[in-house]
Amino acid sequence: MVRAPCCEKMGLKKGPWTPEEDQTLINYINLYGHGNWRALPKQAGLLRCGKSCRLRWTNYLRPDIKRGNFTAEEEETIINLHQMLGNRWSAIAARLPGRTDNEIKNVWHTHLKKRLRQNYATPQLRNYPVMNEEESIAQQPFKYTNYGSMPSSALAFSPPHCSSESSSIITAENGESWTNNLPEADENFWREVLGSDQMATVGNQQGFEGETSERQLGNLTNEQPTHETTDFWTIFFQEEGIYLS
DNA sequence: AATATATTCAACCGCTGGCAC
DNA sequence: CGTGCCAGCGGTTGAATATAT
Repeated sequence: MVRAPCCEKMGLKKGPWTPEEDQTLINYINLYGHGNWRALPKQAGLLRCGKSCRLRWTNYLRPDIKRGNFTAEEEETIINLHQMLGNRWSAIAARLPGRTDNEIKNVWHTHLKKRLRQNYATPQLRNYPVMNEEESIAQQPFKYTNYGSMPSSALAFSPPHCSSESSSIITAENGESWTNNLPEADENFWREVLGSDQMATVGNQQGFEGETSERQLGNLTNEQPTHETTDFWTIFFQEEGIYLS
């Protein structure tokens, strides 16, 4: 498949946006909206590629963006959602009004990951799977970084013994199990967070088909399951109406 | 005050999936 | 069904800024 050339091949500008460019983009979108990002810069008179315009708008210029530091509640929400969803920043951002996926990603990498690593030094906090990327992946029977690829409603549960200790997560601030603070994970929640594609996969009575589903199964079956985890997933799949051949 | 080092975050890059043809 | 285009996503980069020495 041939990829359409982007900025660099078209003599378009890159790098930081000037206030004038910002204003031009804002004015154009306020007047005409952003139906076609690719066509937008040309129509608006900007020497930028559509991708750059979209990024600037969604991450910075959008009027509903909340600026400033993250609150403790927001940080806790990010931690909780990351535990469930992995690096699915857009899904996490969907639960934090006014925050962008890029911003959340930055906060995660600069503040939260570090904080969790420090918390890990405290014995009762060691259940949280972030020690460092490699360790946590290696030690997780269910790789937390792949939670986003798991069948979505599986994410509403902690496997009963996904490891001997990892089903109970404690936050640094209050010592409570973080699961107590989560929004109720009903079907609408997961449909919203994960998008209809994965919901469709889980709800698909035909079983697992296609690359995504193979990956999902791979993530689950490549592990060396304990009886407990096997039982858990057997029950889970049965309850979801998913039949493995 | 000058320099080195660490941190932050806006922006870019490349990939993927959806859709139209 | 295959191809091409597009929007969106997550990973990464690098300039600007802050902090330490």
